[in-house]
Amino acid sequence: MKDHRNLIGRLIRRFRLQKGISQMGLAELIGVSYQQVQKYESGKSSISIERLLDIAEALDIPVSRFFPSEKELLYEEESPYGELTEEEKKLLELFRRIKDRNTKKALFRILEGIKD
Amino acid sequence: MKDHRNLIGRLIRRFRLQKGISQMGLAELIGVSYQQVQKYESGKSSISIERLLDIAEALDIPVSRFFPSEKELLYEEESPYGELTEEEKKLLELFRRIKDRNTKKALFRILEGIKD
DNA sequence: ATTTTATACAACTTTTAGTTGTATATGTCA
DNA sequence: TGACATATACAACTAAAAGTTGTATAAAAT
Repeated sequence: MKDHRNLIGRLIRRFRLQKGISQMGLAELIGVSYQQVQKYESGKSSISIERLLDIAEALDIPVSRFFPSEKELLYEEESPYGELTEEEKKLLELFRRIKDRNTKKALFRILEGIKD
Repeated sequence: MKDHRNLIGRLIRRFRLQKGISQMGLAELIGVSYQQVQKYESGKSSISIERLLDIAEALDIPVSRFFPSEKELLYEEESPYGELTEEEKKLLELFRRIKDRNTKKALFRILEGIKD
């Protein structure tokens, strides 16, 4: 019973973060306070069908992703980064070729320096 | 906004009737008053995720059927009897072979006479 | 340093889910 | 026939929870 709340909440949070949207951002998109979004994510407040549809639309994902089947559930739960785009896969592939620790560190220093 | 409520409500009613369950029956299965089930069906009360999962379980259908895609929606909306079992298809097939009106009427009188 | 951004949580208010009570229609069975 | 059961509908009330506002903290940005 409460499990569902927590699962849905965790998924909302995950999908939101994947899209790079803040609680405030999502809150504005669906028309509630960001504190209310916190309650959705933490499972302290239950979510109506309408709200879930609002959220799915705001995050641009099909509602069905909030109701993963057994098999899909495992995937949703265990792959915190979700599906990777081709670009991201390439990034990982290239990054994993780097053997030298210092080279990796240097890369991160560069990445951390980027502001846009 | 309210449209969703009404759609979900109509689907609950349809699925319930397809299973031959009364409002009271469903109410008991999900642990609310039958009057509350009425509100769900009429769209006067919104439904939480948990409740919808309860209902889906009680009616023994996957939740996904409450969120039909565009194409499926048309089907759900326009086929009030839902999918037919093989037995029911056969029944229809045999019934449609009957040409004589009086024979049909006689059949219905028989059916109406059955009490179990 | 201080201002902005993101998140967290407690306390309060308002909305509404859910209940109870009553009414109507249909079918059952003495 | 009429009493009895079943199925649905709707209004009025209560209890519960959705949703708000206010305050606190940490980490980035300027």
